Amino acid sequence: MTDPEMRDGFELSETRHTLPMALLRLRELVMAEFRPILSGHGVTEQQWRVMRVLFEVEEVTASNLADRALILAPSLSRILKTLEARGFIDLGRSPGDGRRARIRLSDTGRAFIRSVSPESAAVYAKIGERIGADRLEKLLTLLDQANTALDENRTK
Amino acid sequence: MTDPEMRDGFELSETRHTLPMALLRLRELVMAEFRPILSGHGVTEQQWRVMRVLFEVEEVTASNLADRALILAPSLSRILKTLEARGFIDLGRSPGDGRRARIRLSDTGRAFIRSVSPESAAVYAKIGERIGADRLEKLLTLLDQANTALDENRTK
DNA sequence: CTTGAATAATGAACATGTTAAGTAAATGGT
DNA sequence: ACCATTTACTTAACATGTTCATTATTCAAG
Repeated sequence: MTDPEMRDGFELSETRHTLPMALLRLRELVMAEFRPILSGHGVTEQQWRVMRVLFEVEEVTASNLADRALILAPSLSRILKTLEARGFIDLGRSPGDGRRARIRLSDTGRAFIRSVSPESAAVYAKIGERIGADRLEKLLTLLDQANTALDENRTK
Repeated sequence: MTDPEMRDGFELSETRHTLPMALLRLRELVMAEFRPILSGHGVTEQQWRVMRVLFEVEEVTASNLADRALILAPSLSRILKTLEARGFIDLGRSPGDGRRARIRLSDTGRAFIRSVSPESAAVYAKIGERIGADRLEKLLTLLDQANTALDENRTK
């Protein structure tokens, strides 16, 4: 720093040691391992996330899918269009409520997920080895606890 | 799931319980607390990150700044242009090497960081309370260890 | 000293993040 | 039944993420 700053209890932590940066850095390192696989199969990280959720839940609305895949509604709208154009998903309307979208993975999409899964799972296992199974488990537990802690008071 | 899947050791974990999703979810929850402050002052999350790094290091090249702020070079180019247009930074060229950019925070930019810091630090403290000081410290340690573990073999 | 390879930064093109506005369908009170 | 409100989704506009190509320097032989 240029000048010595006043210590008044409101200084910023060093950028590299903050929680947002640590989370972002680790996520980038993890995704750097997955991205080549996904791009090699012609899908983006977000498109893969959407299809993986659909692989698990069979049928959802757009807002539900957005929540599960951690994608904002406007982004999801665009992604669904491209996935439909590629034949990976089927889009319709909820019979009971004309506002809600009815989104399902097509057979083609399901087959696609199955064909990429082995590579993806192998990379995930390799990452687990590098971090250490023990540490990874502890890390996931702490992340889950922190998620819950911040999610509880989310509406305040 | 619709049909029972074959168990061959290469199944995917449930999406919500994977490391990338847990990291992304927590980061979104954390940034949801910071974003209102930053947008209230007319800067994006990334612009804030860039200026915070510059606040700490005084002068850097573009690639060094990109590393520290976890922003890709093309994005940084655009961000630097807008920050310069607002008078927050000064751009020049390295005297010794005409390829390298010389980037510094202007007095205006420095004053801006100082003016927003208290709010930012207060939010960070509140987040720390919600998560718990103990858990937060453990979490940061584990994140750092995982970062190191994955960064070591990065070139493989 | 010249030229080919490497480096630092930028430009281009497309996908996504982010906020605000818009549209269509459902809901609730009257 | 009517109408304002809410809900679910979509568009729009701009910033950033991501990959690839391009430009300007510098470096490294030869």
